[in-house]
Amino acid sequence: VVSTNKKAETHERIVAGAAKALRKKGYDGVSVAELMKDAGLTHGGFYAHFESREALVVEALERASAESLESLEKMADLSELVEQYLSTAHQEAPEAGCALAALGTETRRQPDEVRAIATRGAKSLTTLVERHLPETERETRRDEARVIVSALVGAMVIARAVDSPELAKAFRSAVKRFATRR
Amino acid sequence: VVSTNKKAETHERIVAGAAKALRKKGYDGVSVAELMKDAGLTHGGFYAHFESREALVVEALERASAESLESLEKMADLSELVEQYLSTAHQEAPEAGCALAALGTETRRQPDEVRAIATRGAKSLTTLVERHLPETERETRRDEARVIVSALVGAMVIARAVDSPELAKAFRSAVKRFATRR
DNA sequence: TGTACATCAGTGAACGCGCGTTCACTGATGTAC
DNA sequence: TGTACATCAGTGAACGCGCGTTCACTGATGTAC
Repeated sequence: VVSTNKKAETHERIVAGAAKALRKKGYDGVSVAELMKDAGLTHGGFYAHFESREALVVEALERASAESLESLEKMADLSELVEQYLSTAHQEAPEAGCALAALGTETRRQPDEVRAIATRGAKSLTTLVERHLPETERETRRDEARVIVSALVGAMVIARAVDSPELAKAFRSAVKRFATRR
Repeated sequence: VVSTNKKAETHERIVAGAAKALRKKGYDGVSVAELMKDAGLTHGGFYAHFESREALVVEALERASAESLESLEKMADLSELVEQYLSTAHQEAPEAGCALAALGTETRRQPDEVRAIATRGAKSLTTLVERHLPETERETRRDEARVIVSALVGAMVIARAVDSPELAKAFRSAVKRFATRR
């Protein structure tokens, strides 16, 4: 029996790599062989750790979602959160950023378990933003938070899709001013 | 020589099918064989019409982008445009809707030519929204349009990603109220 | 402490499959006379 | 108007490739005595 620690460490390495690769290359963008190679292993050993590729995708998305939310949880106020979310660094490093902004449009075609994680992620991000909103909003705080979350996600999706850094920045800046205007 | 019309009609059938399939299944979601079958042909004939799969993707995205913008151009005012964009019908039929909201997060990984089309699409949608904005905005009209476009795209991406129709509707409704509040 | 055995994480060849692309062909249609 | 020929859109078998998954195996490590 190999030490439990060693197996857990390998498992962790695979999941961590997959959480990054998923956001960088999409749900269909990484092969089992590639993932195992990144973890320093050969592809055959994969099934000692996961029942199937899909099982890893579920675990990796959960990891990616938690990771990116954790870093936003630390923000002291809304403008700090918005600043980080709409930063050039976030735009350029989808593999370390918001799962929704990285995988949003592909999620619709994924199995239920994956969509459930995305749903929880969207709710958590909304709650996170809502906490920073003052009571005196025209709309309810939750709905206001939904508008801000939509604008944040939309701006990042557009910023990454277009081929002009200037246009990308224009979208991010406009939304930044809007979200921190209160 | 087969009549020029017949060839053009076939070409058109392939492009139209691809424009829909692309938005429904993603850039990597449709095979040449599937596309040709949908057009009532066998896969081998594909190269009588396109230099490569990628050439078709370019043509199909151009079509998809133009199509979805055309229908938004007809809208009489901002609230009509927003209403249509954030409708349940649009959410449920990505294959006939906004290319940015359907393919946004996958576009980053596509070749330059594809990203160029997405860039033009984002600009056009912004201009379309800007036209409906009054002069008396706190920000410039263009930046205000960018915020609205971001919120529209983001809300649709989130609405389609989550597995709860109620949550989807909550995002769409919140953004609808925001975008038509002026 | 030293030896024999059991376990199982990880190896790497092999599988069936669908992919984009190529190519020799066919047969309907347009053109020339 | 009728016949012979040229064109080329479309057919379908074949290619090399990477995919997810399976499986017989190996060898390092933990356990029993």
